[in-house]
Amino acid sequence: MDYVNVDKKWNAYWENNRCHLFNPKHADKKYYVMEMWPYPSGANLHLGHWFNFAPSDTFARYKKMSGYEVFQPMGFDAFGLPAENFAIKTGTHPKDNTLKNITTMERQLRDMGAMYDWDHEVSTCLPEYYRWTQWLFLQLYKKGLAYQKKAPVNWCSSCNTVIANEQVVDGACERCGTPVVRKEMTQWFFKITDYADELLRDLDKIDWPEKTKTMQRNWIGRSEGSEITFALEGRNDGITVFTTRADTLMGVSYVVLAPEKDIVLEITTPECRAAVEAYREETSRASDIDRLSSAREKTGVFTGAYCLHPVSGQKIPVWIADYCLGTYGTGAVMGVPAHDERDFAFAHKYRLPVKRVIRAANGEDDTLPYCAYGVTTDSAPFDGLASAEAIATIQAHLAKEGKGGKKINYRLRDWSVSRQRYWGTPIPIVYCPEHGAVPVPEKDLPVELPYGVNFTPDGASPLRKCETYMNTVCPVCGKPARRDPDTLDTFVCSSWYFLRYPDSHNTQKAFDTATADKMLPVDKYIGGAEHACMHLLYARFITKALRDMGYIHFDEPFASLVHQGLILGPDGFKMSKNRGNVINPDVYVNEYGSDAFRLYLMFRFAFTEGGAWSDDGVKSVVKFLDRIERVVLKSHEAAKKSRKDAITPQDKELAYTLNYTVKSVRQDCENFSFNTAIARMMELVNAMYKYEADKACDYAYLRYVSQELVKLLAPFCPHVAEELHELCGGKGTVFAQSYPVCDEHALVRDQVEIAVQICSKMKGRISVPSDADEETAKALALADPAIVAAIGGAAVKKAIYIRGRLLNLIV
RNA sequence: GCCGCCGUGGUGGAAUUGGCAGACGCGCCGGACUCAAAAUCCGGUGGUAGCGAUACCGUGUCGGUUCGACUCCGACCGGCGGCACCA
Repeated sequence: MDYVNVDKKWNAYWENNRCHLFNPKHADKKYYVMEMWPYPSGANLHLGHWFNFAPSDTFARYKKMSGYEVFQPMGFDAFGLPAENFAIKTGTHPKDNTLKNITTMERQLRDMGAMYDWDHEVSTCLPEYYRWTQWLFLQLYKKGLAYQKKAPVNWCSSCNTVIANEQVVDGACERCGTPVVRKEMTQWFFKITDYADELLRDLDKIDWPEKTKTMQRNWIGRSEGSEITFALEGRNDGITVFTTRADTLMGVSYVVLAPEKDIVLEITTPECRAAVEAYREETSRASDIDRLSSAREKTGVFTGAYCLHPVSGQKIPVWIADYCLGTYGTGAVMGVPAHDERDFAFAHKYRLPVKRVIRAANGEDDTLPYCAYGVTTDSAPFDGLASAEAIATIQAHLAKEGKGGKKINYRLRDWSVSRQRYWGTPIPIVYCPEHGAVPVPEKDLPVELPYGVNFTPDGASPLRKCETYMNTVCPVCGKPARRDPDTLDTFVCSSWYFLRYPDSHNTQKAFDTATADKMLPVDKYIGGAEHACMHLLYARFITKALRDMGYIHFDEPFASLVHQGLILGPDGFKMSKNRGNVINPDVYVNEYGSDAFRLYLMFRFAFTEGGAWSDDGVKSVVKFLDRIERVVLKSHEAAKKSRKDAITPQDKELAYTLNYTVKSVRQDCENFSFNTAIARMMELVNAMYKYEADKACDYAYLRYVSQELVKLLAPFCPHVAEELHELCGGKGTVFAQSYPVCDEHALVRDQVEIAVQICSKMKGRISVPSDADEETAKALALADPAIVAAIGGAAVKKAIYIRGRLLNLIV
């Protein structure tokens, strides 16, 4: 078969007959399959795209043949830094490059032969899309979920922009590897922390890889503990700390504030005040990468102020140290050197007392379960006193006195969304000298991204230099005003695209509520695991926020999620241009056709594992397709030599194999175990050849099996299956056929082979009636000379019989 | 340091979830067809010993549970991923 031309022929057929479009009339049987959309940064589909999209398409086609009305859309995540950086480097415009890349990638995706519904295509960089991203921003703003604050942010000096916490990897920019620095800036944030608890809880409701859920759980970082207030001497306010170790309260020897924490400590001496100011100045310049290293030596200064221990009333010195983070908990912690490694290191350096907490003896203390003994020691005990009851007792005691209580904290921070870059969705906010930040009215959307902008980076937002863009009027008073010069993080664009797809041409709304409620959640979402704490978390947050505003009525965007593995270079390293180990899929597609190539990808690699690239055996799948073609066509032509007499054991055997294959392939498709599904089909083809070689071969039956095989194969090699379907006289597309269903009766055999063990050692196998009970099996085993010999005349004391599998005789 | 995942032939990977380890391929060896090669087809292929039926060993290492462990439990070794001064 000329696989390359067969590709073209059927791609054209599907296109002309509009085979892949979702039919809303059958929405009651909808199945929404979605792949993480590509980023059109390069001009070509790479191997990673193929490994994600081709097997996913096989899954979608399998679902379609199983009776679902499959909706499989495709689009482009088109805004973002790589396109802008490429444009800067080459002196071109990101819009021109991106649109060109989209055209090329779309054509390649069509050539792949995946059944995308191109009528629902979207691209984030088009005003018809980003208009609604801006709408989304305004809804969050109205709801108080988008807010501005001056805050320390992660600044990448190479990308010249702020990046989110999620985009900082090992203290460096996820994209370019430049160490991130702290910078105080006024930025827009989305209040994802409002949903911390629900985002955590609802993980239990969704069918996602456990690994991914764990990553999100850790990222959200729920921590149960206590807030405890240490009164400031001579005042009625105090310092509130957060701790998970309230049981060690009696061991506190100092209290620490984060340097950025603004607490007025009136009683500092001039020397102390100077020291504090110097320390604050010094630490504010330290970058996060320095500050967040656990190996870093702990530093701090004494403020000169004291607070009072909430139980003992003792005077406790107040320190400032940057090992205490201003962004977590209350920005203050209690120092218990005897029970915390970090506190011990600090106390050791500054010669602060180490007080070990032990269980109080009877009569020593009748209010609390623990009391402290002063111990001066160079090695901290760090013993685990913590018990839920002790903590509860202390919390109750503090609560009664109004000095604290139970508190839950989250590690999750609000999502910073402002980017000082050009190629993104403009932020629909106007600054009026009189009215401050004013949202652009929805009727004025989109705020269009101007084309003619000098986007060469110089540390400021490029749009700021575009006067025609910046100068506008205040929507409230009509007087001159300025636009927000920043653009939105591209993750905002991708946080809602699953809602746009089903309703992609709606010019009145971002999406229609009824349509969204009918089509969502996405039934199967397929993409890389690298987005676990970014896109996959943001999309969940946006879904919940839109639900609370009444725009949709479901809680989670992606009911079921699958990650494909990563295909590495032949050297076992991640593919990269620098390393020169990039494999171009086109070479294989042009030589063997897209079906053979996707089949190879699915057969060679476990879908969720991936692995190092190798083309060893790529020809074997071509051989497999050739074998299929030969047996299918031969059985079709020879079918007139039908035997038509009684059913032979050979027929039954082939029927068994066929049905076993059908059952396995269906299960394997559900589990994305495409490699084993293909192995089962290879077994079936081998069985067909064996059957054909036998003189009892009934070609009419073989033709039937061939037809079933073609259907079975269709999701895996759609073009070849169409061609075979047609060559065998089939009408229309093979995808209009139902996927084969297993006939359970064919799987019932009269006789089965079971293993026989003597004292758990394999000694042979015997054939028994498939419904044989233990006694029958035992009798048959004892009639077998080899088994009798192995027993050697000993008495059988016990037998373990697993029907259809094994008999274990204990002697 | 903490959390999670994974270690199976020469090789990619299977194993109905505690029941015949190595499915299906690749590679290799042998054979058929051929003047020859390619293609195709047939057979073999975990290791050790033996002509042989067969025996023993074998899923990172060492223990344990069980009639029975790649699978469950414990300790360790090696690899990967995530988090990392979050109190």
